[in-house]
Amino acid sequence: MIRRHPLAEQAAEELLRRIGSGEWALGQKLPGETTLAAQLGVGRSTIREAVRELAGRRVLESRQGAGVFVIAHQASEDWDKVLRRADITDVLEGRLAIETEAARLAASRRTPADLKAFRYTLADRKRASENSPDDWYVEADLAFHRAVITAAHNAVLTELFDTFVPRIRRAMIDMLRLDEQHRHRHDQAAHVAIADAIRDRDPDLAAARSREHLSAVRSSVS
Amino acid sequence: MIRRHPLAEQAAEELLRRIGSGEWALGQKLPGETTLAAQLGVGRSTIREAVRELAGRRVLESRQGAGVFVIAHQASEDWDKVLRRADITDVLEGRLAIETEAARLAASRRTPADLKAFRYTLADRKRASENSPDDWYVEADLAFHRAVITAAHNAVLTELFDTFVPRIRRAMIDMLRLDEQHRHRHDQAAHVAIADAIRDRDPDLAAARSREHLSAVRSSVS
DNA sequence: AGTTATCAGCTTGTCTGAGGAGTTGGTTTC
DNA sequence: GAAACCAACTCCTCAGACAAGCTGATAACT
Repeated sequence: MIRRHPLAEQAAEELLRRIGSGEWALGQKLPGETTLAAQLGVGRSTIREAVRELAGRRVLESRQGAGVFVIAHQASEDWDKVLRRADITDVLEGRLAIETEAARLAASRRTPADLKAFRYTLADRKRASENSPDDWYVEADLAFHRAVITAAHNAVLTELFDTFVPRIRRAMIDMLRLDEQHRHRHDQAAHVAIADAIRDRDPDLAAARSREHLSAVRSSVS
Repeated sequence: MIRRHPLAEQAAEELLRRIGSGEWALGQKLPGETTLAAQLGVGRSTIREAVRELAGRRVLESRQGAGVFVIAHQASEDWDKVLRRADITDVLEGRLAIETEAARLAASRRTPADLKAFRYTLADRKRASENSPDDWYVEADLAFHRAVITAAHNAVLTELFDTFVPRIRRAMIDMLRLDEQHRHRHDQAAHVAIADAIRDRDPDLAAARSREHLSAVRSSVS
């Protein structure tokens, strides 16, 4: 038997499988730690770590003295997994939807503090575009885009963007590796243009420029 | 001192706080178990359980022999919870972003099967708008909107819409209760117009009509 | 009888000590 | 200079002990 995962993770997977199969109903108590340990043939502390992992994923909940209870039948959302599996073009289209609308809203709602964030992140991005490593540049680029989202003052859009970021980051770094000329680093003007439109309170222009920029990004990877 | 949380959970919160504060950069290694245990004044197994919990939340990753590493700066939020807590206007703006872009994509990608789905769901919606209970009408309305999303042929957008649906459904039913005249039920024409624009392969018009319709919905609840 | 107190026996929570297994970086050797 | 080696470090797993908390049954009381 090959053990590519630690025992605790394997135990967590096994428990998740059993929970998903309906072996224990919602809200029901699992067997005690010692019982489970004997069933799976591992130590008690290993079971405890498995339970703790599933507790972190909001599937189980343990109450001292009472037991361990099922609070969800499957790991909720798993957006990380969805995004990992999804085509990068699908992800970028999702990003485009979010960010274009955010740019539009930002143009109506931006505060002086938001504009300050634009100035800072744009300056960072300019510096990073010149001679920094790829990952620095990517971080600086994402920081500006996040500033745009923040200026929309919409918690849902912000959270959506943050969910997308890890996947986008990886895709961007991969893309840079294949692009020795660093062509994309020269689109500083496009970013400034988006910031300007938001500053000038022009929703349609901000949305259009955002759409244009992100469409270009999408085209470059497909 | 009252300890309503187990030590392991408190330790996990403390670690999450420090990670969020940037004490350890992304990808960086945390101090060893024994060091952390001494720092927080708890036992080693407690630290291990805290780390395991954050591993379940995809914030940390431990590699045997190497150490524990930061893989995300913040816990990926439970989307159900985020949406429950969020203002309904924020949610509707998110929906607007997703659905407007989906309408645009659908106009280029719709298949004959998609158009068929439009016809069926629109007919259902018309019937339900006349004399059905509120929840039937809401389901019929959402079914049409989901058909639009489906026609965009983008897995991420579809998944996003499905994540939003429960929250939207509840908000719509609440809204209907307060609206005895059923004014909203008369906007069948707006829905037909969206479907027509997609059928006629007019992305901008489809997006504009979708935006207009959803803006009206947003305005009616705020 | 009905209510309250108490308690035994479960449960999870925490700590410690001991090895096992894997990684890493420096040293030695060729 | 490159490959083999190794020691020190890391996490992984187990076992045992005791603390802390819950639950249901029994006993005591009103």
